[in-house]
Amino acid sequence: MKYTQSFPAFNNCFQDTKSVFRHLSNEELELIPQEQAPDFYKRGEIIYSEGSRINGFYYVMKGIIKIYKTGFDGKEQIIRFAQAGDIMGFRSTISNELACTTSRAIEDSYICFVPGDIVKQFVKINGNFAMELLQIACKELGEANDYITDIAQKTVRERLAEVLIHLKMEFGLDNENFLQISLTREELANIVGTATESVIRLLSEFKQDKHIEIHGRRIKILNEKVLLKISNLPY
Amino acid sequence: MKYTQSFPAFNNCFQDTKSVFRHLSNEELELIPQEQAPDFYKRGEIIYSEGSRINGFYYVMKGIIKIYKTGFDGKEQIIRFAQAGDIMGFRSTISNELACTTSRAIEDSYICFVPGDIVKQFVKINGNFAMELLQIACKELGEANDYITDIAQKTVRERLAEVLIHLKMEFGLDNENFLQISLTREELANIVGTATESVIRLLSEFKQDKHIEIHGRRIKILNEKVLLKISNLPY
DNA sequence: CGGGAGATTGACTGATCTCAACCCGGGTGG
DNA sequence: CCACCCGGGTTGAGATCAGTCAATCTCCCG
Repeated sequence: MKYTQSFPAFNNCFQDTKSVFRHLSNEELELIPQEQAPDFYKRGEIIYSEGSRINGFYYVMKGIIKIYKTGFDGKEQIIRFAQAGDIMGFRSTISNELACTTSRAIEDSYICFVPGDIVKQFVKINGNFAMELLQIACKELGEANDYITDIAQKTVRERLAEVLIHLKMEFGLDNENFLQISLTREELANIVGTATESVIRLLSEFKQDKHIEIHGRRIKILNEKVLLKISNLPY
Repeated sequence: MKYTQSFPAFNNCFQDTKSVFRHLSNEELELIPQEQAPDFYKRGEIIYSEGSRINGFYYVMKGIIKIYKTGFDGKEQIIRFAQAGDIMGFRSTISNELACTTSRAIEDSYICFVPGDIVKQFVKINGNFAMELLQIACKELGEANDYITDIAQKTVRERLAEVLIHLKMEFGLDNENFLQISLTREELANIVGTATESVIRLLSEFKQDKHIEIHGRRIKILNEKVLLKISNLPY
C-alpha cells in the first residue's frame, strides 16, 4: 500500500470502496465536516467509555480496537473487535442511548468521527446507505446470537479453541504464521468468558499436545483441524 | 380493544400505530400482498426452523413465540421471545442468509408474513421505515450484548433471578399477580443457560426463602427487591 | 537495582452438571 | 373402569470443571 500524501489522508476515510460510506454521493460526503485529520489513539487509549454519550460513528481507518462491557465485579467481557473498515458506536447513536460498551485501542489506531445527526440524515435520504447499516447491524446480531449459545453451552476448553480459530479468521497471520493479533492472557480470558488462569492452563495443554506453539503473546496454530474438532464448530 | 370484523382482521396487521409499519403510507401498505388472513400457529408449532430459507418478515399479531438456537448437543438456547407487535426473521432476510434460529409458538399465535423483497423496497424508499428497523436491530443488539456479559460472568443463581425479573417486565402479570408467561422448567433453563435440575433447585430455594410463590408453572414474585439484589442488576 | 505488570503453577474449594430413581397427573386404549 | 404410559417435575449422590487464592517467576523499564 502506498500513500502519495502523508498518511493517513483524511479524504481517504470515506472514499474507500469497501467502506460503509461507499453508497454516499460526493455531495453527501461533503456534508461531513472534514476540518480535522483522523484522530490518533495510542495503544491502550480509550475511544469512548460505557455510559458516556457519544452521538456519532467512529470509523476505524487503521488499528485494532477492543469493545467490551464491564460486568458487576469490574471484570471485562470483550464483545467484539473492530479493525480497519469497521464502524463503532452506531448502536448508541441510532438508539439515542448512552454507550453500553467501552472501546479501547489495543494497537495504535487512526479513527474518523462522523456526527450522529449526519448519519441519521443519510439513513433517511439514502436507501442504500440505510440498507448497508442494517446489514452491519444484522451481521453483528447473528454473531452475538452465536456467542450467547456458545458461552451458555460450551466448556471453556471448547470456547478457547473456537476463539483461536476466530482470531485467525478475523485478523489473519503474520509472515511467520503467528496470529496477527496480540492479546494478553487476561484479554483472551475476557473473550472466552473465563478466568485468566484457566486460559493459561488450557493454552499450556494445547501447546503440550502440539496443537499450538507459543512465544510470549504470539500464538501459532499448528493443527487447526484438531482445534476445530475440540471447538465443536459446525463446519 | 374492539374488532368490527371477525378477529383477527388482516387489515389491522400493519395499521397499528405502534407497529414497525406505522411509517408506511397507505400506498406503500397496499404493496403488501393481502390475499390471506394472518396465519394461525397452535402452541408448540414451528414458524420457521434454523437453517431454512425464510426470506421475509413475520409480524406477530397475537401470542408468544420463543426464538432459540440449537447447540452442538441438541440443547436449546432461547435467544429471545417475540410477542404482539414484534417482528421476527428480519436478520436472515436483510442478510440474505438462512435462519440462524428456530421460532416456535409457546401460545396459540396469529402471525402475518411480509415478503422480504417488499421490506427491502421499503427500506430503500422510506427513510423513516429504515430508521425504525435499524432501531429495532440496535435494540436487540444491545440486549444481546448484555446477555453475553451476564452469561459469561454471573452465576446461575444470579441469572435466574434476573430472568424472573425480565419476564415480569416483558410479559407482565395476570390478575392474580402471577407471571403472565408460562414456561416449563426446561425452557427456563434454556433461557438461563443451565440444566433443568439447577433451575428446579434454585426455584425451590427462592420459594423456601419466600422470594417467590410457585403453583406448577405459575410463578409469583413476592419480593422483587431481593431478587433484584440477588441478580446484581445495576438499576 | 527495585518495582510492576503479566504469566505461571499448585492447592483447594465449590458451584453446577450428570446420572438415576422416583413422583405426579392426564390421557389413552383395552 | 383400570392399567399403563409419558412428559414434566423433584430429589439425592457423586463427579468434575473451573474459579479463587497465594506464591513465584520473568521480563522490561526507569
